[in-house]
Amino acid sequence: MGNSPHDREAGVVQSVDRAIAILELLASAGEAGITEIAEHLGVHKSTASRLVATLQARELVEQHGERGRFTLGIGVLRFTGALGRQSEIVRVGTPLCEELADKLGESVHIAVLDGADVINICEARGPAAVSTQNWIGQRTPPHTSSSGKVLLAAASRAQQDEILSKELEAVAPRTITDPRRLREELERVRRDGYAVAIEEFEPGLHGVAVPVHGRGDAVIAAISASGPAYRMKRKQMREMVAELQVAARELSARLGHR
Amino acid sequence: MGNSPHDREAGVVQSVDRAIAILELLASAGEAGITEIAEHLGVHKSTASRLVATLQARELVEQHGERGRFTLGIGVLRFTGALGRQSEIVRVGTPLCEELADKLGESVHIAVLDGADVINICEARGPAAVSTQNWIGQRTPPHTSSSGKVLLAAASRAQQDEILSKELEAVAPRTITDPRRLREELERVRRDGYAVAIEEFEPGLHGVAVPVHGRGDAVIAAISASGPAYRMKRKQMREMVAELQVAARELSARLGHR
DNA sequence: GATTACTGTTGCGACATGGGCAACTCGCCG
DNA sequence: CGGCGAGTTGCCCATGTCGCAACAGTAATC
Repeated sequence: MGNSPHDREAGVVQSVDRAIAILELLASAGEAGITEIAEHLGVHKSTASRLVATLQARELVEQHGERGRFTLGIGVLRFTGALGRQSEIVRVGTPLCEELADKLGESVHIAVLDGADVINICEARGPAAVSTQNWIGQRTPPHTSSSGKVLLAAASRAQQDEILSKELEAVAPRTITDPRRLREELERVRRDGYAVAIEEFEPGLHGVAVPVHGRGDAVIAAISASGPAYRMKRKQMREMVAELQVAARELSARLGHR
Repeated sequence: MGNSPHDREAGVVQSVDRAIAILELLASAGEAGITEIAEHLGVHKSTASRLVATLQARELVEQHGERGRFTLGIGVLRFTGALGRQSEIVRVGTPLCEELADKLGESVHIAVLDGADVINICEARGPAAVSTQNWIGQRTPPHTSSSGKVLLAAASRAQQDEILSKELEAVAPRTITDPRRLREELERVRRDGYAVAIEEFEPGLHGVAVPVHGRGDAVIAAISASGPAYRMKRKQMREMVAELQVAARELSARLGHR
């Protein structure tokens, strides 16, 4: 996704949109230089330099050395903790994800339902993680992931009907796109207390997820592990479910729900 | 601080600077409407509306209702966890700050030294907190606060010399501005293991801070409590020091240092 | 040590964009 | 039902943003 006029949404302020894209690039990549940022955005490097300088003036970006590369700056901390419940889950959940990612060797995420989408709000990549993509904040359709199935299974009937009444997009060859099959699958998730996604989001990628409970039966989040199919055999996935359930209970307790 | 041409730094991209100011306003105020944002920035409300729409398109801002007020959006989570050590301290420290703020009834902060400045990276306001200002990410001169004195006392001799060789700005009538007096004060802080600021940052405001240790003797942060002078008597401050020291040890342990 | 290549920065002027104005829609209130 | 104030949007033009060219600095190569 570039930043050419074709990609830009109508009615947005171009230079602001570009500046946010820079922040997202730095959040994903960790660090970058001006030339790299310019290429990513599809703009001249003097343009990138000025946008970065503006972010730097407000401490959202920080340069290492006199003419060095750039990382996110400490000013982004101003935006944390002002989000309400999600930031509470993030604060408590992120160390848990990291512990578990280390233990399982795979990536661990916590996700919530937001409207008709699933959003990852915590992410910890396992030591053997292949992808470097930053999924935090990104929306995915709930029928395509193990987390999504967990959250959908626990959603209200009205919310399920809303989501299942629309065409279920096939994001991978094995995505479940038949609403009847999906309802059966959600029934299975409710019964088993966990969900799996077998190459349904991406070929070669498996995932398992369990619910994180709030008060009573309410499900406030899902915690999941994912990894390549060749490592996630049935036995590994069963073990992961058990570990995820322990982590889910701990997260719930730390949030004051149990 | 407005956003008129007089306030704007040379060389920054105006519209990006304005967009960041909107994010900072929402982080501080919690929520705002377009008219309020426009007034804060000193621009027309159509301008504010378009800037907010651009932030909204990238989910950094979220509108409540069809024409309702705005808050920070979940997209700001993309920027967390990409900061390195500070974000680790934030994740672990923020719940600690909140527990302690509840317990002490005053505001609690965690700060680090960054160059010649002190930066607050965690903040929890007590139930009785008066100020609503968001201090996270803001820089203050280290000689003016209890946290600053703790961090300065633990800094290298070179760093102390650098900071004390410059004019010590009086930000309040009681700010210590004499370098010799400050050195004596830092000696006292090292000996006592805590610092106090008696209306040195702001008339009517007291603060106490203790060091958070990393490996060995290294001080990686300071944790502090602050509140109005009429509530922070000598006895209360002694009790606060004890509580802050417990919290500092816990934070240090959770960061894997002790 | 000189040369080359690449990085990031900055002055300048053109023009594409951002911004203000006016008018609009919508919800709330009397 | 009308007035008020919020947020939104079409339009046009003033200006802020951008690309170009040149620069400075650093590292690698010969």
